[in-house]
Amino acid sequence: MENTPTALTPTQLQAYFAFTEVGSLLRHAVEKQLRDAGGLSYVQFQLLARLGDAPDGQLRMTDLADGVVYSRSGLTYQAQLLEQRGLVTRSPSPDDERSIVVALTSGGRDVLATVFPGHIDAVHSLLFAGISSKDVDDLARILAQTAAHLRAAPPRSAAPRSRKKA
Amino acid sequence: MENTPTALTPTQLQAYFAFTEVGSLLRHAVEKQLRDAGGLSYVQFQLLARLGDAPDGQLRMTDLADGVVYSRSGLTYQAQLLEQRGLVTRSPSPDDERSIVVALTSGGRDVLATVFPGHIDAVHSLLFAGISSKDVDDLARILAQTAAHLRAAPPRSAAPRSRKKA
DNA sequence: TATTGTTATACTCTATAACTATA
DNA sequence: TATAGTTATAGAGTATAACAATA
Repeated sequence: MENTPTALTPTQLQAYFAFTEVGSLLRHAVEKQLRDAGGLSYVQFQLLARLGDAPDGQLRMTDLADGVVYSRSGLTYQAQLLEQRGLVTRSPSPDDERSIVVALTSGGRDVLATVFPGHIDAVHSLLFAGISSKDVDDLARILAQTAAHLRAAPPRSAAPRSRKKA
Repeated sequence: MENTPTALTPTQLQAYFAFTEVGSLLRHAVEKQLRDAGGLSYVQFQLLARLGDAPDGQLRMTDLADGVVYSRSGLTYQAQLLEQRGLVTRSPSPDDERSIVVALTSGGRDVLATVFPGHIDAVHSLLFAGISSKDVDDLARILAQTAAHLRAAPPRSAAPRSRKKA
């Protein structure tokens, strides 16, 4: 603790402020687009998108939650909403009877498809329209590195719920 | 609308995902630190920090809200909480009797001072510890540019509440 | 005993609309 | 009429803890 710096450089401050400002505006705009286009909250979109990327369009609850939601009950709540709208199904896993498998329905895929173009447009116009492709490269590289760093070194006292029993 | 791209390049996708991942983890960690260290929500911290930066430690409600909160009532709510804790005062403006001036109290400055070191540490360790100082420079430059772009071109249909009557 | 998921509950936060008062 | 701010209210979301069932 003694050797962590107690100040940020002016450049770091600038980067931090710009990061939060861009993040806030982007998040707000994207949430509006998702709500208007598909009646989805950001979290719901993330869950559907995650299922869309999964091999068979399905994941266990626990795996689905990972990184999107920070409490089990929060996922149950959102999964219920998605199920009520017919965008996903929940069924017991044959492998492990404790588990629930969440699967994207065709209706879920439809909503995802409806929402995607506007989502992409928003991200493009807000995040990328103002910078060169070289800058996009740099941004991708730097942020990917930062993300990797974060995954490797979880915030102290974060009490990871169940980390690979390592 | 016809000339907006309907897809992002792989690099753009990578940058976008990394951006949201870093933003989410950073936000979550910072919120926890602020809550633990000073009992502040992120919004409350932003409001206090904004007042701390203001010339006399005071701002009108409307100016204070700008960029932090997206509804007037949301600010009233938060300002009430801060006032109840004695961190700010609210008093009618002498200039314009419609306005309320929000001022940071010494107690408010204390809380800010209490919370700041841990906040800086968190930002440093999460956002900057993993990348070179050259990368910090690039990040600052690129994101500042993006932020400027966003301010200049507000998202269509954003219905800016009252924009400089231009 | 550890893990998966749900439920009950309480709380925080946000937004909309109606309202008051001043410019 | 437009602006500054408040209030009432309703809704969405989240977290904690207690719980049941399976491994």
